[in-house]
Amino acid sequence: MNFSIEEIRNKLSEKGLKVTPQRLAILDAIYRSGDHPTAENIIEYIRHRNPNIAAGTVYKVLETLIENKLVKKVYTDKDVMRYDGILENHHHLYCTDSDIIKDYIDEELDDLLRDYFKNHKIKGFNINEVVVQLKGSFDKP
Amino acid sequence: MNFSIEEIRNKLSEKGLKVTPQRLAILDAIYRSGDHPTAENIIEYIRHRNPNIAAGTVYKVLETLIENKLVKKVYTDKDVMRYDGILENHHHLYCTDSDIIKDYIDEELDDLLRDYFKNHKIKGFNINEVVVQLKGSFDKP
DNA sequence: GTGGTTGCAAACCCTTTGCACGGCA
DNA sequence: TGCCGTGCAAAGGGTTTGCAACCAC
Repeated sequence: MNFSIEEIRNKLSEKGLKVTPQRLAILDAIYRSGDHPTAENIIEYIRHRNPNIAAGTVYKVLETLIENKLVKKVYTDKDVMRYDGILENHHHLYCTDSDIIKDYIDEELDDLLRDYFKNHKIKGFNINEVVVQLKGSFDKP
Repeated sequence: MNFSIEEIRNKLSEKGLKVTPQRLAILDAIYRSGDHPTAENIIEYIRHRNPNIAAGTVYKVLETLIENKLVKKVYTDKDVMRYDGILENHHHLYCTDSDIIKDYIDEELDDLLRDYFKNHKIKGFNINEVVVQLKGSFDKP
């Protein structure tokens, strides 16, 4: 997932958000990160080019991006938040041996689940989104 | 889910854990809670009968219970941890309007997913557990 | 008896907040 | 220019830790 700075700029202004160097840098960092970065990962990554960014700013920007649906939080069982720049429906592989969380995109699975829940309504609950967490381990190298 | 104190006592000693009033009370609180309690919920519940329990103790006991697979952490996008006493494979309904997380047990879905992933191996990843997060909203009363 | 548990309080760390300054539109 | 966004530092709150006292086995 690699967007040019120009594309990122457009994403921000489409949402009516002011385009600032901090927001560009944070979105860029999330997009470039193969994994699902924590706030700390993002801060560290950005500081190489932008040493003066404040941690508070990063959290505020992330909140703004989430509110504007440019970024999602990833559900984990750890106590630090992780962020994800992929917006289309996708799933996650959680490695129980490490802290790696990989994206898993599988449209066939999405179709299967859509069909399944079309025929198996849950009484009193309206489904918006179905996310599968696959927990296991990556092969050792 | 209602276990007698005697059953809870057995669960602990089967794992080689010392049976203490605190551990009994905490497991009992989790089992009795219909929802998925936070540490704070548990502390509050227990204090009615056991006013002297320390917060630190509750966290330590929870960690021990998780290590011994008597309790699970629930993945959320919030910054407080929640705990779950159901051990068999099950899924969760996340309400986007409230903080309610309900259990969703569906063996037919489990079978469907088991078949699906039997035929769709993920290269380099060994699946141990498949958990579905259903995000949406409960009907208003 | 004795090693694992608990209570307590302080430390920790991630995250949030308040406010004055700064910079995008 | 006006107002949103940022930097800074302090506060906040859930969780962890260290250690002495305790108690289940």
